[in-house]
Amino acid sequence: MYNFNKIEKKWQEFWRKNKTYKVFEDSKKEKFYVLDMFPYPSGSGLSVGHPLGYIASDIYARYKTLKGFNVLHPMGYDSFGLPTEHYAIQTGIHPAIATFENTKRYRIQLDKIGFSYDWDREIQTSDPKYYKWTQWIFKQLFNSFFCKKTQKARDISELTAYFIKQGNHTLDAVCSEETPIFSASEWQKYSEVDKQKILLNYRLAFLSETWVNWCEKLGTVLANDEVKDGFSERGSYPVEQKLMQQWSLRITAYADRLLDGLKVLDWSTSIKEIQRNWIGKSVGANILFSVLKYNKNIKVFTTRPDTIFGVNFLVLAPEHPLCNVITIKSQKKDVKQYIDEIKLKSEKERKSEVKKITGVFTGSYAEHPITSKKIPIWIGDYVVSNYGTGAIMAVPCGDQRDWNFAQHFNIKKINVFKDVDISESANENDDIVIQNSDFLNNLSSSEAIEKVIAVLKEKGSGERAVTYRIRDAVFSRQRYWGEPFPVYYKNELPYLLEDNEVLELPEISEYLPTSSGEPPLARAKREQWKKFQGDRMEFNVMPGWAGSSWYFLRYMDPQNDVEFVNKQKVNYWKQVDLYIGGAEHAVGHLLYSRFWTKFLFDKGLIPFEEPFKKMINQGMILGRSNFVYKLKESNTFVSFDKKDKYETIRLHVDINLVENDFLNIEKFKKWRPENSSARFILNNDNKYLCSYEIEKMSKSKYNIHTPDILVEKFGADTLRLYEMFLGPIEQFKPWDSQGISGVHNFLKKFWKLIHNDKNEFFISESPPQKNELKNIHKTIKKVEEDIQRYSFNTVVSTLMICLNQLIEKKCNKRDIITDFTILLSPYTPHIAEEVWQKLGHKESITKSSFPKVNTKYLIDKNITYPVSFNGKKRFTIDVSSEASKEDIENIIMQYEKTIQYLNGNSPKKVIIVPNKIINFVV
RNA sequence: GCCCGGGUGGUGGAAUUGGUAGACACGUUGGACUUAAAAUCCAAUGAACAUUGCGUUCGUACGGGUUCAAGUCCCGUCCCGGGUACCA
Repeated sequence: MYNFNKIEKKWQEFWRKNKTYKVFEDSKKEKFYVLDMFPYPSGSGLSVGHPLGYIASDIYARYKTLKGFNVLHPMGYDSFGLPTEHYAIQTGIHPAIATFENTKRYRIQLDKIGFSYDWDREIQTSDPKYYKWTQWIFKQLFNSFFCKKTQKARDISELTAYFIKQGNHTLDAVCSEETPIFSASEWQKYSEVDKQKILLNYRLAFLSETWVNWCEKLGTVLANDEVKDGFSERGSYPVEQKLMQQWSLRITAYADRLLDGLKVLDWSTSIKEIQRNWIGKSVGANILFSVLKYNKNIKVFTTRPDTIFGVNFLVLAPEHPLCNVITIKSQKKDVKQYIDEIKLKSEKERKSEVKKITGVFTGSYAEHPITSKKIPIWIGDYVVSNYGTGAIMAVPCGDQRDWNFAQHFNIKKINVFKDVDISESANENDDIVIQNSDFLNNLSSSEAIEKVIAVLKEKGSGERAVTYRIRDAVFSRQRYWGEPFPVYYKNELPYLLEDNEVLELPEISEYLPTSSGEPPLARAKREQWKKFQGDRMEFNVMPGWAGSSWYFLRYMDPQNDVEFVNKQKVNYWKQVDLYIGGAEHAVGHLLYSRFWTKFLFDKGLIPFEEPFKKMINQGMILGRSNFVYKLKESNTFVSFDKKDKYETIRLHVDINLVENDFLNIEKFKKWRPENSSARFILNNDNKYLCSYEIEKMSKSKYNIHTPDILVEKFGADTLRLYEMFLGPIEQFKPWDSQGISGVHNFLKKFWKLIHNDKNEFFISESPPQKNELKNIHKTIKKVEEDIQRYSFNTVVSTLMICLNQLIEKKCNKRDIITDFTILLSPYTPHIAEEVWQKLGHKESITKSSFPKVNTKYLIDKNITYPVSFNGKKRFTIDVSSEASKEDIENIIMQYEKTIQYLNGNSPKKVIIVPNKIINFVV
């Protein structure tokens, strides 16, 4: 009997005792880094969905090890975060304790599945030994600015040196908008406080008063990627805009590099597309329109400066500061009413009314920078304040929204496109020729853009401009369970703690915000901070993504107490070669860690600027919920196939009470007290049939499958094999326990093939036959190709086919079984180790090597396709010299129809010549 | 609206470059073994028609097209999933 429980226990102990999966830097071996997105250790443990990616990465890691690579394959926990803090608020249990308990449980669950992690490299982001270095990286960000010329982060000391010499007139660095311009002598005269304030405007980690996404219910601010449609991603609570002093990271400085870097990444097109959209780069021009009679300028951003002669009006966003300034007296009332109306509308309402056209005329006019014509200035809510300049030049002929606005308010539309009809709609195509445009006439769009920008620049009323959608990342959270900032305040200005030791989270009595609305850390008394300095400490903590933005580096050198990572080690391991995880982090973690990696690269701390070379996003495993039908106002349940005759209520039923969609009535009665008296209307087979539906797994739907139960029932190897067999790794798919017996049988069959009736290992020592070798080598090739293209599901089928053939031919020859066992081992490490030992090996199977394909046995794969059909009625097919008679017959069959068509008859003759070219003479 | 995926039996899915569609597995049905059940093994299983065996026709969301040959390529339509949005 295949006793998986015994086998798995034995080998898990063996691996632990022998530290089988421990890895060291080894310059003689080529490295390979396989990484999983580390989990957040929640209180509910792992479900079958979590290990899907871990199993795939483990298979790949084991495969690479067998191929002779030195494989880094670590695991850890992203252990700072909200749920643990909420749990602490509710129970008073310190988050560190809850985290400890949860990670312990995760570890037990993970160990049962038999992963090849080097657990000596485990990290936890909430461990002071770890977040010491998260704080250290924050300090590096604080001490850096972004030089536009070199497109690189540089040390802030270079900046002060520059200010002393020449002020900031000529400086080309990224800074906050409100930064004043000053000369060297002015800089010298500034007070220390003023100097610090100015420097803060340049730092990559900076403090500023900004509009942030405030979530009242969560009591904290959220980053843009944590907000969806005006609601928090976690918990779906309403989010509002609030002006607050917050730490931000200047990710916008890296926008271009983050965009460019995508080109070299082997990621899915969809994730790259999401990042591209998120960064949202638009190239165009900023153009100044002067407002007549008001001595003010309106700056607009446009991607189509070539349509400047088609401008019929300007539109300001209702929030635009000039709205009130330039409105003429007679329009003041209307404008005020309109702006007030817009203010009242929530973000959501404004979005849902997208198609409704609203606006109001200011009564003022601007001067066209080229034609000097009078252009009316409107206010409209289809222009948003937080993109571009918050004002647009409206070109009805070239933009549908402008067209609609013009149509609605009966504004004239100039057509600047040759041979285009704009009476029904605008033309948004840029593959056109310009007309009615003075010096731009007869130019193409791209030519006109160049020309008009040159003209505008000369006049001083416009220049080339690039706009991004991405905003700087808010880095403060008003929480407790996160990294404290290594920052204190003096005169309300932030300063870094000087030494490089960790600033630990102080103990506090309660994890709630204070009554005055300050973050929980404000509760910490002076003496509870181990390194209190200045007037007060920073009360905010860092967001969840701080620790996860660089964790892949720490695995290389997890114990290092003097550096965040040793240089030689990072030079050896370099980038993550294969990263597996969910696609939900597309604009969060995956963008931030790219940003941090680029920054650390700029500082010369690591030798690469993209963290994850290849990424695979595993699809979610959905649950298969079962339902029972309860009669209305009665405790009677009716079988699904009979329910149409009754009025029923559909209820979720725990999937553990159901087998093959049939309800176990005994278990059901015990499930809940009120069920004990339940009565049933059964179907014709005297069974109770449940209906089912595919949904997300959740506690409330009673459809969670835990790996633990399955491991107990079928073994870890079956679970691993089955999760892979389920379908392509990237696809969303429902979990269906019914199919698990198929892969379980496969393992049982394998066991039976090499054991006799008395469960003794029995294997034939006679050399394998040629067709047996053909079978195994075809399998080796296919398995290897499939693993290399991450097609983990087809590997399982291939192995099943191979085994079926081995059983059919009663082939259990030593060489064949050895190769087969190695092929199987990444998927089923436990049973493979067991068989490996029985084959007489002392070392772990991971120390062996992946079998080499002998192409001698692979004939039919070498067949190539037609090379010629010449006029002499001879149809030639090139066939490998190793093709068998059988193969050639197959080819002939394949082409017979073709030849029949060409000739009207079957081929007269088939000639097979010695070099195996088949000639059909027709 | 725009961008990116996808649509194949009762189910999950295979078909990697255009070359025998439905591999592999689940489920179902029938059979063997058994007092019986479980387990195991064998057979059938896209649909329709024909069944004495051979077989015939249709079939990869729908409608066209290219090709000797289309699930695969091209055009149009519908549906599903994901992203994104008055982004100027």
